[in-house]
Amino acid sequence: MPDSRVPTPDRIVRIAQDLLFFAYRDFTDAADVLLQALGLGRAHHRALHFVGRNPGMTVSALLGILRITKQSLARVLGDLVERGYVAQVKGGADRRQRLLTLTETGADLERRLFALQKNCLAPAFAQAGPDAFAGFQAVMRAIMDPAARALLDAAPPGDETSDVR
Amino acid sequence: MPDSRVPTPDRIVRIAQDLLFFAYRDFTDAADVLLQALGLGRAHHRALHFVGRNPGMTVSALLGILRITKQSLARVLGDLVERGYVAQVKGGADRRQRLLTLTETGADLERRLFALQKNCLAPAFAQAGPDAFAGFQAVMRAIMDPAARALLDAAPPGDETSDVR
DNA sequence: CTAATAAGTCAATAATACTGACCTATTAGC
DNA sequence: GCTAATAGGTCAGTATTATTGACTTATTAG
Repeated sequence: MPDSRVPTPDRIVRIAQDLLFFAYRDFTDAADVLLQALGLGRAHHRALHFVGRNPGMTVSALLGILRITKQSLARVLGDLVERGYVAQVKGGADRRQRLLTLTETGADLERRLFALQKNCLAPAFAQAGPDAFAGFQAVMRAIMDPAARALLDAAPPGDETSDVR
Repeated sequence: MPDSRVPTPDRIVRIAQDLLFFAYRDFTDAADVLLQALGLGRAHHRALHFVGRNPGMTVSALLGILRITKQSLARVLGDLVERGYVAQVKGGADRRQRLLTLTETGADLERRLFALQKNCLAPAFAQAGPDAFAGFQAVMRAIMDPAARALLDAAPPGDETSDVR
């Protein structure tokens, strides 16, 4: 149980550094078994996740989220398209765009990866309780870049991989 | 402002995936300017951070925290020792061990990196409030591996870089 | 018609990580 | 004391993820 006295600001930041490292480490680890079995990496998972979350998104939008270069994404996205996980269709309004969506296979894989991370996250939220989750959400949102925050608010609230089917 | 209705478990996990990605991305980004100016990477920062947090720790302990191989750490730690940021001294009880500590220069660099991440984190905690921080801490602790949680509880609570001087 | 944009591509390189094998020094068990 | 285990270091080779910079094509916008 954490110390209930209010720590100094520096202490709080130190604690947060540790928390962010360990929680992120174990959160990402959760999906690694399946990824490795398929010969995919975390970069593939990230792309798959965000395409699933934002169906029909542009390549530029994905680049902006992942904050990697076009070259880095090219390999990852190429793999995913080649293996039939992601489909690209020409934009209707702007035909220069290649709108990204998950195929059936891709959505299926994403669901399986999701299930692994859910195993890691859901028990944590159940244990911590709804108030703690609200605090978690408030802090995480405040840490991130305002643009990312806006992006989350704008994103469609549907849960594509669990509602569909 | 987030939706106040209680979402489904899957929705919560989806939200958490996004929050973890963006918050971790922007948290780590904060120190990159200085790291890049010094020709160091995030791996160096992680090592520096944990040695600073656990002075006198063994190489094995650091390997266990970072969850990388001896080879991967060798390069990073070699760089840090070579540049005079980290010192290794033979263990008193067990002379096979090389106990790791930050040098003056290393502690100084760590303080500067800390300041950058503090710029990112402290305003977030101030804005979200102490209750939100408690929730954040509870959730992050519940996400991580029990061993990591135990490690945080065992760690000395002192803030070496801000109390010293 | 021209400039900007969306996306893809080529070539070269860097950072971080991995495997597997092997070596030395030291400690611990018998 | 002998042997096995441990802490740490090292060598060689490779994989993943990322970078920069230049260039091409198709399409849109002014």
